[in-house]
Amino acid sequence: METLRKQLASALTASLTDLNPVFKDVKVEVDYPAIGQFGDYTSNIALKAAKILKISPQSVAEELILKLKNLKGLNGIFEKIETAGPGFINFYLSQAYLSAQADKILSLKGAYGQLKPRGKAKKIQLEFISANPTGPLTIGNGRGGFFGDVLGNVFKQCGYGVVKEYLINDAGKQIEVLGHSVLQDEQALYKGDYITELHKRLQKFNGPAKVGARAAKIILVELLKATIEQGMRVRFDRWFSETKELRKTKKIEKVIAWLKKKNYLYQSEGAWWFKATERGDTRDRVLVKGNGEFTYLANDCAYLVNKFSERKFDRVINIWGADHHGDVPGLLAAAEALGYKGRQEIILMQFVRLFKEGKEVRMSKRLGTYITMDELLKEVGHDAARFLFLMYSNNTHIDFDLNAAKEKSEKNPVYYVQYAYARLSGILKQEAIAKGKQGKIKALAYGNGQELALIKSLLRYPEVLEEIIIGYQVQRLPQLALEIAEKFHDFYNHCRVIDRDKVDWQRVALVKLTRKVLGEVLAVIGVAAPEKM
RNA sequence: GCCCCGGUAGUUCAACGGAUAGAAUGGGAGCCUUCUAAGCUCUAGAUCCAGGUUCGAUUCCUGGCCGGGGCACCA
Repeated sequence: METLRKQLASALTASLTDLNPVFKDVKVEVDYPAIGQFGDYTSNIALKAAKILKISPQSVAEELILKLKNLKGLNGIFEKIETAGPGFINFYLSQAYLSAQADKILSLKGAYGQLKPRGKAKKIQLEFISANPTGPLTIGNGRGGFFGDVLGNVFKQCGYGVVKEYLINDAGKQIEVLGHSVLQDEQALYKGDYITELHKRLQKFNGPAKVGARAAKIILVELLKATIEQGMRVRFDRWFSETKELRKTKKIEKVIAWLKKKNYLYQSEGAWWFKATERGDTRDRVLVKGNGEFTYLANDCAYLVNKFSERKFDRVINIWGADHHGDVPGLLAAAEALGYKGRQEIILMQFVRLFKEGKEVRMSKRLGTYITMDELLKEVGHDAARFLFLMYSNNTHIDFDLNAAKEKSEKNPVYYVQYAYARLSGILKQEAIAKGKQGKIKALAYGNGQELALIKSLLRYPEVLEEIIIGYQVQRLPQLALEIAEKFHDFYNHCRVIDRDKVDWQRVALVKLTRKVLGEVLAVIGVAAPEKM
């Protein structure tokens, strides 16, 4: 199904090209006007075209409107299309169209929020969190976790083959360091209660490597997986072990050999360097250290081959903390050298700064100062925590105060949305509706302002999905949920569904419709849709 | 020094180059004999500074100032 917004953009492109072929490749944007009086959709294309044609925007707009009105595909959708201001074209949806859409969505068997995948890149691997198994999940990890989970949901919803994946860095030096920490010897680095606990359980074993490996397994299962699956309610499709999948299979050696053969590497001071500067990086990167150990990037090279060549993903999206931003050019250069140019994307999540009683707490696993995801979930609950994090854009720096979050958790906007859902459910449980007989409604016909505004907010849902698929702006989803809830609460306060035992069945239909769509939105966001509160 | 983010109501965040910059929370004033007042209505309150591009800039560019992060044969 194609969204109306997209249809409009194509219609405008067609009309514009018809007017003058110069505009064949011009990208037409259709926006939502900030103010209701300017309609439901708006386009500034006449303003842009006027500049090139050197005639007034208004006259371009008027010609375009004439052409649009002759298009059969748009017949009946708009009550009016007019030009306003400096040359905007404003579109006003007709009541008949809105009512017809309501009917259509209500009779859909499956989900309303579905789209056809764009382009050919349908198989996507989405890697996120991937916190090292050296300690509990922190709030910083949690942010990317919710983000990745919802982004994955959106892709799945829209027909992409998505694999949500967690890379377990269970090989490498950090595991040895973990071993030292658990043994509490002089090379210990990590601190925290879990280290003390592991010390008790693992002191009978010898050697930091062995202790580290065992500790990592325990941490993965008891701290990370538990928090992620039960606490955060994130389901990964695959937990990818570096040790098992890359180390033991010698895939790193293989990719290094291949890169050497291609002359993409050189040796200097005993180390093997990847010529990353040839591919836009600011410096070359070490893949094999002087002592023969592999660097992180070497793993990633093998992992890239696994993802693209062995598992045949069209596209790979990594969600990283912003502290890794310096590694982005290296990975992209590697992807390019291996032949996967343009198919690897990286989304950076900016940092969460922590405050406790107004004072900043620097997060560090090494210092043992951090707030774990478990603590947060315990304090504010899953739904509030998830919704809170999802409302921020990925490149916003969050100043997070646990005390404030705790205080505000009761005022969390998620409850506003859930309350709307509970109210919707409550109405449908009313005896007059549950046991009443629905009168025949030939065709839905809404005319009331609150009813129409509510329907309009519901119609935004697929368009929001479309936006997220293009720009990964996941925060649009909680925003939409709030908008739908707001329009519904407004409807609730102004429109009686049951008035003195008389049921307005048309409004019952609208309540059912809203409940369906809001339920879907909440499901994609990953928070509960409560029947009552 | 170089690179990446950010600077918007008291506070925490939105805003896809557009028309009158939105919410939430906090402040002030109201609304329950009718489907859940976890709601609704009204009210006060903001784009860091200086240039530039544009018909139009919170948004793009340049330069400041402030904050966060990164510049390893660490992960």
